[in-house]
Parts: sequence; structure tokens; C-alpha cells
Amino acid sequence: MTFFDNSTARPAVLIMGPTGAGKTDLVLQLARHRPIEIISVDSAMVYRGMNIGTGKPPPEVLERYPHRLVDILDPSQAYSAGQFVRDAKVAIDEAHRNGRLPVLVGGTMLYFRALRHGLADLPSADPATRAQIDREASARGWPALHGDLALIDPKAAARIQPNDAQRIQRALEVYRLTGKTLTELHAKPQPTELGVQFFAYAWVPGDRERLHAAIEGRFDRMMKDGLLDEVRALHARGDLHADLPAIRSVGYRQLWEHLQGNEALDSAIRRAIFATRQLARRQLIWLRSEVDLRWIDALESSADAQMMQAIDSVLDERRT
RNA sequence: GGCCAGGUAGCUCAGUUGGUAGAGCAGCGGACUGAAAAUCCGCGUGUCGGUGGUUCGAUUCCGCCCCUGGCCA
Repeated sequence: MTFFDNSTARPAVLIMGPTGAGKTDLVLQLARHRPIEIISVDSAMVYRGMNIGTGKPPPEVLERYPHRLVDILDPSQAYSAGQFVRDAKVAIDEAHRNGRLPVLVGGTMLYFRALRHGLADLPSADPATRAQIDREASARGWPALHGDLALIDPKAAARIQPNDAQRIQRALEVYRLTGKTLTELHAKPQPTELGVQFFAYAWVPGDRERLHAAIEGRFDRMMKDGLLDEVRALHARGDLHADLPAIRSVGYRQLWEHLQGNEALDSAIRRAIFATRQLARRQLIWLRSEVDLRWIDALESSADAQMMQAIDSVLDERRT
């Protein structure tokens, strides 16, 4: 039980895959047979009351095989990459203390990257500043604010598109909060050494068309399982709105539009499936640029065995 | 069977007063540092239903045929 608490880098396995690739089934399979601790890397599963649409395992399964970083926030709140890194560190440490191998599984690639490669020391989001910038943007337009940014931080402005409201806002927010530019702050070296050695795997269906079909079938199943009622319950609360990160999630966003009376159900469903495929595409693009990643074709019959073997080799290494 | 309206990109459609065509959606490629399941950027050759005719030239005009929808029998 003391395999992991020596002073050298302790191991953690990362399983990164697009939505609909079958990560959940895989990791439950692993958990049944090996001493692992499942840590979710998913910006939507953090929210309570968002179960069917985020593809969480059913409650009885979660009870039997606990997932860290699932159901930790109310949908009215916002999560962030920075918060994820802090939470993940704690979860990894606890797994090691319990003598278990942390297995981080999910599809939020920014979180994986932030965990492995670190984040610059930036201030977290400030609602008042963002509201102020939003007011300016609605008066002058985002390209004008992009022009402002070009004056204070030409390098950042050069890589941010004039219409990319979110990034322009963030760059200006950081400057107003700290008096320093994003470019300056990014340049500072990040001394956050986690003391964790990561073993990273891309879990990806090798056939795009089959991924698409799986995504469509999965959404139909979610609808049969009561996704619309789930979204209706969130909608009925009255304090949630379409601009919240939780409600912007794939599936929830489109069904929310339908519940608002803005869109027919069949059209909302169709768009939800499109949005899910587009999400998967972006996840795949992200994976292609990741380094130190071993690819496993999730469609291969030996895929589960390959992953199991990978877990075993990490466990064996620590045992000697 | 007759009349009418259509048949143009994977889908919905626009358009060419005759010089071989373009939007939205989809799809694809890419960017990505506290909203990331977010946000943004880029990519459009397709027998213009088929076949004859008129014309220097037809997807566009004309004839015939096929298909779809509607109305009338």
C-alpha cells in the first residue's frame, strides 16, 4: 500500500478521447479489475442535475465506482481550467495516499493540457470586469475593443481574431485586473511542479463515420432516457439562463432553446447531434496536436486489453 | 389521363435579361492559458433531371421524355 508515496514522481494515467468513444465503459471495466481511482476530466460532468446529457454513469454505478470531480458544482456556477488543475492535484494526491493509481479520463482537452503543461499565473474571472467590458462591446463592437487590445498588447491582438469576443474580453480583463498584459504574464516561467509522471493515451475510434453514427445513436438513447425532462427541470428552476456555461453545453443548449419556445423539438434534436459531432471533431483536432500520447483505436477488439495492459505496466513498475 | 408548380452542392434554396453558378445548414481542416461540451478562423466543380432543337455559345429559350408535389378527372 505504499507503492506511490516515495519521493520520486508518482504515476497517473490519462485517457483522453472524444465524446461518444466509449470512455465511460472502458474506465468502469478498468476499475472492476484494478486498484484505480477514477478522476473525471469533463467540464460538463462537474454539474449536478446534468446526468443524462453529460453521459454520466447511473447513480448506482457512481456509488460503486466513485468518480472524482463529478457533481461538484451547481449549474448556476462556473468552473474553470485553473480550478480543475487545483482540484485534480488534490484528487491525484488522495489516490496515491490510498494506494491507488489515479486514472484521469475525459474529453476536456484544455484541462488535460493545463494539468500536464501548466497554466500561467493569471487572475481568475472577475464578473464585474467582464460585465463592464460587455457594456463597452455592445456600444462599440468587439473589433473596436480588439483595436484597444492592439494598443496595449499587440502580440496578443495579433493572434486573437477581431470577432473572438471571449478571448478579447479575457485579454482586456487580465490587463485591467493586473496592469500587465497577457503576453507578459504568459512569458513568466511557471514553477508548478506537480511531481506526477503522466502516462497519456488517446482513446479514439479509428473510423469517423462510425463515431458519427455512435454519437447519433447515443443522443437518441439520451432522449429515450429522459433528457428532455432533465433539461425541463433545470429550465423550471427559473434562476438559470442560456448564457451560463452549464446551459451552453451540447444538447442542453439546443433543448433549452426548444423549451424557450424558439425551436421545434425535432430541429433542436438535429442541431444537438450536429453540435456533438462538431465537439468530437474539435476534440480530435486537439488530440492531434498533443505530444507524448499513445493512440489506441477504440474500435479494435483488443483495445480494452491494450488499456488494461498499460495500467498493469504502470502498476508493476511501482511495485519493484 | 388533363392542368399547375417544381427538379441547381450531402440538405434547404437563390441565381444566371443566353457567356457553364452561390448562400445558409451539414461536412472537413485549423486556432486555443481560469466560459473550453466555450469561442473564433478557413475550405464551395456541382453531368444546374434526361434528350433533341434554336444559337458562335444553353443550366438559362423551345419541343419531347422522366421524376416529385398539388389540383381536376
